[in-house]
Amino acid sequence: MNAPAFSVTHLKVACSNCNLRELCLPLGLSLNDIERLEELVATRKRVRRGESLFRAGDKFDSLYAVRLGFLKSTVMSTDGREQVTGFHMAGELVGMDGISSDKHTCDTIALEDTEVCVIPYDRIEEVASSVPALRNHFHRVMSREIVREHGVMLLLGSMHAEERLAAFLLNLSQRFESRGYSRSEFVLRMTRAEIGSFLGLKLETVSRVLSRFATEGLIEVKQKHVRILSPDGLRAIVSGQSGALCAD
Amino acid sequence: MNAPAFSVTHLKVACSNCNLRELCLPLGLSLNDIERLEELVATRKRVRRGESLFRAGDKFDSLYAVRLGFLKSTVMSTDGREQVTGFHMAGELVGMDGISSDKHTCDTIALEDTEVCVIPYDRIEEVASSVPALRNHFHRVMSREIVREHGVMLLLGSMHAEERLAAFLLNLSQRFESRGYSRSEFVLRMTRAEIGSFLGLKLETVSRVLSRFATEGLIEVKQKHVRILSPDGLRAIVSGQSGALCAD
DNA sequence: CGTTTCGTTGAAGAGTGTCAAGGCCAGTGG
DNA sequence: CCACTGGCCTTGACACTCTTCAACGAAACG
Repeated sequence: MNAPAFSVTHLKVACSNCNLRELCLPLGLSLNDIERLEELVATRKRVRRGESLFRAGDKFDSLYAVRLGFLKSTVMSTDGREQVTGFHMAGELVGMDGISSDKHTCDTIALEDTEVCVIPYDRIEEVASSVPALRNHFHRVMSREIVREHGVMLLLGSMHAEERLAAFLLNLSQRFESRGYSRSEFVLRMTRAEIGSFLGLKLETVSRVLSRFATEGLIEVKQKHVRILSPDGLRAIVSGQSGALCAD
Repeated sequence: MNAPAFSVTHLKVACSNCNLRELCLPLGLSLNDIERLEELVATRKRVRRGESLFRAGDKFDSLYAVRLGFLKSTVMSTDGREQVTGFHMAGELVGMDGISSDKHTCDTIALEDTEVCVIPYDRIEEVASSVPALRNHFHRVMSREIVREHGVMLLLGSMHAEERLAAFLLNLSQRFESRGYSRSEFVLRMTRAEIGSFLGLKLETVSRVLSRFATEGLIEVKQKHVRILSPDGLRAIVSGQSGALCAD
């Protein structure tokens, strides 16, 4: 009923040596707890660029920890409007939308070739009952997702196009940095249309604003390649200091 | 170290008889489980209109189940922009934002005199280890919040003012109905500015759109009092069938 | 009963969306 | 290797939605 021994062994090594440890695990877990955590991970799964990890309506039975790659999640309204709700990178946990109704409510699609750890949800429930540190960590991860979405709501509800883009670039920058990549130079794995969908803008607006940032010397853009020249400039924009008509 | 006995007794009765049972509890809990649940609730707390249940930065130690009343949650950016992230009514659980960092990240404020059950988080953690049904229910509630926020992102990211308002009214209508109130006639507890903040619109726009709905015979509005005359009309608007330039 | 908060409405303007044309780039097949 | 193709991106001109500013009216509150 459990995964075959070779698999568990294989993954034990992989999990406690995984360089995503700090992102995906609770800091301060005991070795013992980490062993319990490793029991969670049943298998790995590869998702090639363009393919889906899961789709809205699919039965929910696992969460997924991104090992490498890049994904987007999208929700669709009944009348066909699509909204990107997030982009996911290594160390992040996806699929939590499915817990509420045993069905996934969004599509999650790889934007580049991706590998995830499959974590069957019933095992999480089991381990949650016996390992307080893991249970607590899991709750924090879900809560963090709620807080993240509050931030997106703030962005969508109260920011202008330039502010949204600046916030978006800074967010990506910070996430790349915390994964050991450059914070000033990176490749956008998503299209302008996907950025626009996430930020509540049209792709033309995204393109225009990026061009404007470039002419103002804040960034360099060449297709999907971005270099941030003035993070402070971007931060100023996020804070509404741009043209500054806002003496509110 | 526990709440005084009289309090527990008092609440035991109150909790299993609470008419919010179906909203706030997992259906199909055993009587035994319900007793365990009742141990969770330490106290009640009243929050008068205009006062806060908690504020961003406050230490997190409890979740709150709304017994009666109406609240809003708001997040604030560093530069002072405010965004309403949700409105909460009887039977809903608030405060989950605080789990991730042991601090609340939003303000939650009563829009009318409100009473909540205070649920210390460390007790939730305790009970979560021993009562699978409650643990699972708790996970579902958090997941449902994530899904709800996806819906708000869809609204903020891809809908026009009329569509947002129509969706908002239908959502309220449905929530009132599931609490036994009229689905067609209710009082808005929040101001136009608060609706606007939630929907990413200015208060004038909210006012104008409501007036337009009224002249079109979809609703009646008189200040905070709203009567829905044509839910189907509103649904058509949400689906983008309004003027219908969208042959996309 | 005055004061304050909240709501409505109008006119003008800013910010994005829409539509359209063209450029860049990677992959494909000749 | 080159031309072709299709997807993605950029840019311009124009339309439209929503915001801004302003004035006024209505309700709530001490």
